[in-house]
Amino acid sequence: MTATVTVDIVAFALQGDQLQVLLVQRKFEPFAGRWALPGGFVLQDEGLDEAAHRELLEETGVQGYLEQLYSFGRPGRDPRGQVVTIAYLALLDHVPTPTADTDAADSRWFPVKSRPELGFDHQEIIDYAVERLRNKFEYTAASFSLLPARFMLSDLQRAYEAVLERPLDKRNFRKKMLSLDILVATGALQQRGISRPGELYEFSAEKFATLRSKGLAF
Amino acid sequence: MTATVTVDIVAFALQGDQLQVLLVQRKFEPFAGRWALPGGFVLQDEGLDEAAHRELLEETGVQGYLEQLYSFGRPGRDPRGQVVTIAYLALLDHVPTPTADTDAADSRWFPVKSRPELGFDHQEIIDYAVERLRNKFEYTAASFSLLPARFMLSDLQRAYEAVLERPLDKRNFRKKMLSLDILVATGALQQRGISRPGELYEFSAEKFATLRSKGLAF
DNA sequence: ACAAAAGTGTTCGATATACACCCATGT
DNA sequence: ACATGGGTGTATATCGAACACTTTTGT
Repeated sequence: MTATVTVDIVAFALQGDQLQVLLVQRKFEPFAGRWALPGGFVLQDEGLDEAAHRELLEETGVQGYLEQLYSFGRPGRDPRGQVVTIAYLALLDHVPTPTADTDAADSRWFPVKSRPELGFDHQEIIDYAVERLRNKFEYTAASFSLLPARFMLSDLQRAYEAVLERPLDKRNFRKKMLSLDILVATGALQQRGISRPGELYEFSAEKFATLRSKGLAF
Repeated sequence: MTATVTVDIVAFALQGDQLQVLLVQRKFEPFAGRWALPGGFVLQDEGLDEAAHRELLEETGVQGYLEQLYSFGRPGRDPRGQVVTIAYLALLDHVPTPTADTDAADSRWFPVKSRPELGFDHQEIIDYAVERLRNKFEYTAASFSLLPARFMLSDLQRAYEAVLERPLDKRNFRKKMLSLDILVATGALQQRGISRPGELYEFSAEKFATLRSKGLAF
């Protein structure tokens, strides 16, 4: 009748054209040596979101966008007994170097598409997180948390393409993004390799709040 | 480090033009005498969905559509200590008479719009459930679980209007529903009061599965 | 001159919205 | 005949999809 409650974090970040997920290699049983999601026990007098923030901070040293995903409690999912985990989705605007963790042998970012076999039911949790992220990208303006403060429109498009795993038409994409009226041109240019420099944009927090109130942004 | 885990059920059903929610009056402390969501502890070796189904069955005597909503674990949300609750959304196709429950003084259906003050953080949970239900109605074909097997198009429209709390245009509504291609006309007619009888429709399970695979139905 | 990525408009089909009258039945 | 709710079509606006060439820069 009393179960243990953990939080597990599915942290995503973009590296080049690939969506990456943060995994830790377990030092102890169960699943010692196996890769798994970062996470841990919810402490006494700690809220769920609070625990998730703490775990994310412990593993990466950074804060990021966090949202609760789903709770998993199938009997037998943890060999130690009845453990219910509250899974969280985290979005980071860069790929931080993972922090050394006392009960992890190692921790690394893996491309979502080529991740190792995981312990517990963590494959299922990541699949669920990827699906949620795709939905957020399809229906809302969720991309911002995965990008730095200033970015080119082509970066934004690459973010969408990495998440949706499908090419997008450049002209339609730009038209749509600009029509949402949440981007502001900074006037600054950035050059990437040997080609024409592109304009840097920022997200407008105010415009964004308007969208959010209409349910079109996270 | 070990918390207690409960499930709470937000069970909705339609009565006339009103969306109703099932509440129980608590017999014991905390919040004795107050209305609250039906729910209870997750048992040893019981999955979360399983616990939710059991609780729903215990309170209503019926099964229904169930989906996990969100987990709530704010410290202090339950005076007895660290209690994390996994909230579930239940949709029933009629308003069953609540089952007598040993630790409830009473249980009743209330219109969502005029419900009593609730114990714990259950107001918040219901608000969340209503929002989720609206989203499901806006973006998917979720209405079916709230209706009997056969219904008139006007019943379907009433269901949407009750949930969305906004009038819909009859012609556009019918056109859209029929174009989704998940309704089959039975040929049978039904009369409601003194007026022209209307045709009864059913949902097509096969067509429905197609929609579902495209993410357009639950 | 060429390679590489940035930038730019128009057409077409599909979908959502607005809107008003006739029909079948019971009293 | 009238009250009640069932049933029907068209015109317009909006949104997403398809599609190709020019510009700026570095080598």
